[in-house]
Amino acid sequence: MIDKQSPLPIYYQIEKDLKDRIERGEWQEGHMIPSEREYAEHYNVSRMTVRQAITNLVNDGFLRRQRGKGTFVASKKIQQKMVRLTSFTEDMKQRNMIATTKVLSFTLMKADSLTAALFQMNEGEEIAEVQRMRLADGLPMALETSKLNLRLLQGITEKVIQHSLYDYIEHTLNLKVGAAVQKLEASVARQHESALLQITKGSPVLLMTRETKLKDGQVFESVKSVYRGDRYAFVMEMNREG
Amino acid sequence: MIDKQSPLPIYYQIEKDLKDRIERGEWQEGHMIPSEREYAEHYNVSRMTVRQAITNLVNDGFLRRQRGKGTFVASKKIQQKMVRLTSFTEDMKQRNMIATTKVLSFTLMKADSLTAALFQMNEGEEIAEVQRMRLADGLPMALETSKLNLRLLQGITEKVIQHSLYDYIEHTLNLKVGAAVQKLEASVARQHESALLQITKGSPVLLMTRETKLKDGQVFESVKSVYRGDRYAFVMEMNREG
DNA sequence: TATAACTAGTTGTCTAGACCAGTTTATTTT
DNA sequence: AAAATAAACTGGTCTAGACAACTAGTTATA
Repeated sequence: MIDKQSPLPIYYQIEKDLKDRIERGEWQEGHMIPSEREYAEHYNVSRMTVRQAITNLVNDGFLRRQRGKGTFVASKKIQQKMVRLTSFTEDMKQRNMIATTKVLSFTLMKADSLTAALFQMNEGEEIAEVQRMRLADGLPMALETSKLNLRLLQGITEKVIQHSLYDYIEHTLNLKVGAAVQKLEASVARQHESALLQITKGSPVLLMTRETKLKDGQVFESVKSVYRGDRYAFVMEMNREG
Repeated sequence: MIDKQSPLPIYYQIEKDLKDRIERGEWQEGHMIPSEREYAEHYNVSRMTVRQAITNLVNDGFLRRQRGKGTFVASKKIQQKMVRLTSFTEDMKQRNMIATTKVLSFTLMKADSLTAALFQMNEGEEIAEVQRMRLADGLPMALETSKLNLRLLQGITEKVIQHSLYDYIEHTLNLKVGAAVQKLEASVARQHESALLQITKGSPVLLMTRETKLKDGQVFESVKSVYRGDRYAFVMEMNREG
């Protein structure tokens, strides 16, 4: 389960292992997970390393610690009370659908004035544009065009995009993803969109644009997505006086 | 500065010390703070303890780490604005538009099975249905149909609806509005909708459905709205991992 | 019987190192 | 002068312990 030779840090592997068990439902809400010592002994790693993994999950709201008692799976309600910023893959997973992505293009280009302003760079500076087709259970769901801030996301390649951009940002570049401003509106499919999404021209589509920032406020991506109106609805849970 | 005899943990004292310096402006945005080793030696504590303090501040968005370079004061903390649950009136006010509402109908009717299940009442029990036209700056913006739970909202009349439902709930009935689950999807205007919204049949519209609960979890209203796709976009700000 | 003490478990804090992986600067070599 | 190398820094990960603080159950005591 834990591979000490892996380039992935041990704490990260443990974190993933625990998260998986929670998300698979192996451990339900309120279940007490193995103690830090137990876990450390079992996998023959230091307790501090196990602690690092658990601390991250506590910060993410998956676990809850109680001194003297143990560490427990947190209640789902608390996690879902706020609108979380999720990737397409996470989003589909919640809907019990298998998400796949086809990278249609990866282009290096010069920033237009709007994008430059958003990314706080000079017009004409190099950015990356990625076009992706998002599929759920193998069916076309959305067409996504992302502009990436190469000042912040150094070393981005098509390979990285095909794996997971967010993993790369948070784990390889060690940047913290922060807030995002998202806009949803209704429209109708244009010619080339309808062809790719396999719908007829003029069918309803959901246009989503999102600007995602790092914890420090810098915008690192600007995404425009076209979702099939017949297959996708955006569900959120909100609080009054958050 | 650091008191090892204090009942307050050392990492907590360090955390406070660093935070104070940032908040007092002693260290400006982008300023590189002392390295972990430097700090540890200076206060004669372990590097891991200093790290714990810094890690917390990084998670809180005060600091930003860069491997090989150093730890820096992050740019001003972005306001962690949660998605607030807002009424149409509040919503329009944010957009600097004047919101008006025309009540088209107010009907007492029997709950169908779906609504009864949602409101946790018996099928055929009495509920209210309100149809409203929402206008912004005098132009039709949305068509809204609300079902109200009369078990919870006693004394609801057309007069109340014309004033403010939320005021009545929170101030007259003294109930606390809690979370809501909202769904957004794209569609096209049907015949009667297009007529009322003054758009052509088949124009893109944004369908919103919302179920609003009290703090105790009981659902008190179920709303279906049809927004003009050319005039309305839904904007939200979200956070990743709370 | 009630209470106090003990015990074995948990997480919380902390140490004094180690090595790895990037970045920058100084030095040496070409 | 330019390029390659080395050294000196940074944060990232990890170890193998230690003791404190707290919880829950058991045992001994008043």
